[in-house]
Amino acid sequence: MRIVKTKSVAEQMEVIRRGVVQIISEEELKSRLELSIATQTPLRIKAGFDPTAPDLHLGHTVLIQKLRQFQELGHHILFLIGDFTGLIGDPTGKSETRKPLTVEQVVANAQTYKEQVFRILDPEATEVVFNSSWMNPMSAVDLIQLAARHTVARMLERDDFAKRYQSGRPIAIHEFLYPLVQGYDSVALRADVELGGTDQTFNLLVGRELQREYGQKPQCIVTLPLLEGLDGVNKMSKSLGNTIAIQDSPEEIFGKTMSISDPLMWRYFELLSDKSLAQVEELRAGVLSERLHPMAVKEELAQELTARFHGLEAALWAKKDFNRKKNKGELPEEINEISYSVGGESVGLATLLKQAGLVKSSSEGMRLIRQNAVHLDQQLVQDEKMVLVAGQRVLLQVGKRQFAYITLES
RNA sequence: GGAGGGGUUCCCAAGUGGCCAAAGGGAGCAGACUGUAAAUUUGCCGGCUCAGCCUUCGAAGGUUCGAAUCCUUCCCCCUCCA
Repeated sequence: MRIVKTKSVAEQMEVIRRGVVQIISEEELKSRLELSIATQTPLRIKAGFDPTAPDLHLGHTVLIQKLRQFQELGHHILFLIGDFTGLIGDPTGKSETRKPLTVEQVVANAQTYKEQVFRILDPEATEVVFNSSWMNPMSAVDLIQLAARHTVARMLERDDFAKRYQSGRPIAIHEFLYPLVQGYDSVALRADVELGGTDQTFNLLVGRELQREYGQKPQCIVTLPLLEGLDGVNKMSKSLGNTIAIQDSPEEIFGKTMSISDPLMWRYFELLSDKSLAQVEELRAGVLSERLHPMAVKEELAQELTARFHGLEAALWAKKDFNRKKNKGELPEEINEISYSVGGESVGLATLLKQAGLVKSSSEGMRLIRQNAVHLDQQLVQDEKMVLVAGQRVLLQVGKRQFAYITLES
């Protein structure tokens, strides 16, 4: 609240505007900010998160960093865990009915959220709320009354629903409830502003409608771009396995960042870096004019991102480690130690690779050996039926990046 | 309620009795090339005690020497009509 005083509406808007896709509407937001300053009341900023996937990744951080900015401006953050909506599952078209989570799971996931999210947000100024706390007490009658506030036609305006309806794919009735409940959350929380990815625009708008229906001033909406995953095509998502997770190790964050394509790197700079847009432009110009090597620029990005979650020291270390691995033959500084009890006198190498978790199946192990991808004690393995005897410690390498020391016990 | 279409290996999608572990594309993985990038190119891409064997084509039964393919029942999805 102290900080609210220090920043003018214009200054706040400048911070808020950066990197966002859309604000609905700027005018409304400005007048709210004015009121907030005048009354010394922080705005209530809502953002919702799914309770099922507590592995936060950089895609989430685009949103979370925006929350932090609001927080730094002195506003009140409502970090909503959608444990009730989680039972529905946001309609993505993949529409798999979610298995309901137990209360214990939700609590555990919430805990994991906190651990991750408070690397960015200030815990003191963040209120964590669960939508089950107002949804569970609702009766069927209440729910029907809520549902009566919206129409099917309006629901079908949602892009995803419209497409599915057009192309003849199923839409379950309960999927309609998701936007409805998310919207009602805004009513329950009396949100002034709600943040979300651009894919959430429809749901966020429903919140406005419902607030109006319930006699509240409709919330302002701030949408943020969706970050592309490592593949550079799809949005970053755990189920696609193209993420850099907050909880990834420094080496992983660094290495994964280095693996993105050059064009994608600029996108990451834009959405994730703390560098000013001018600075980013300068780097881009440098690369274009071949004054700067793209890899060196990418290393800067990788270092910044790694440092954000692990500190500068770890980032520098990860960088060193990365370059060591890059130079062929050199081993990473830290290699997993695994011990495996053979159970007999010997094991097939392919089976061992599976047991060590380096490959998914021994068939895959066989294949990789055939494809010259497996090294044993730094020697290329060419015999796919190689057998190892108990009582030794070996270094296994699969592909370029996967290493493990394995102690074979009898 | 009526009529029709459909469910194939991660995704899309061929396949209508043996040559099918199942075409093609995508994704993914590996080799070469590179900057552990992209692009390109080659190979792999159900499992296993891997020149052999075992389990897959919505589910369960059945016909057949032999079934993803034929028959029966069941489950699920879609479209149109009401």
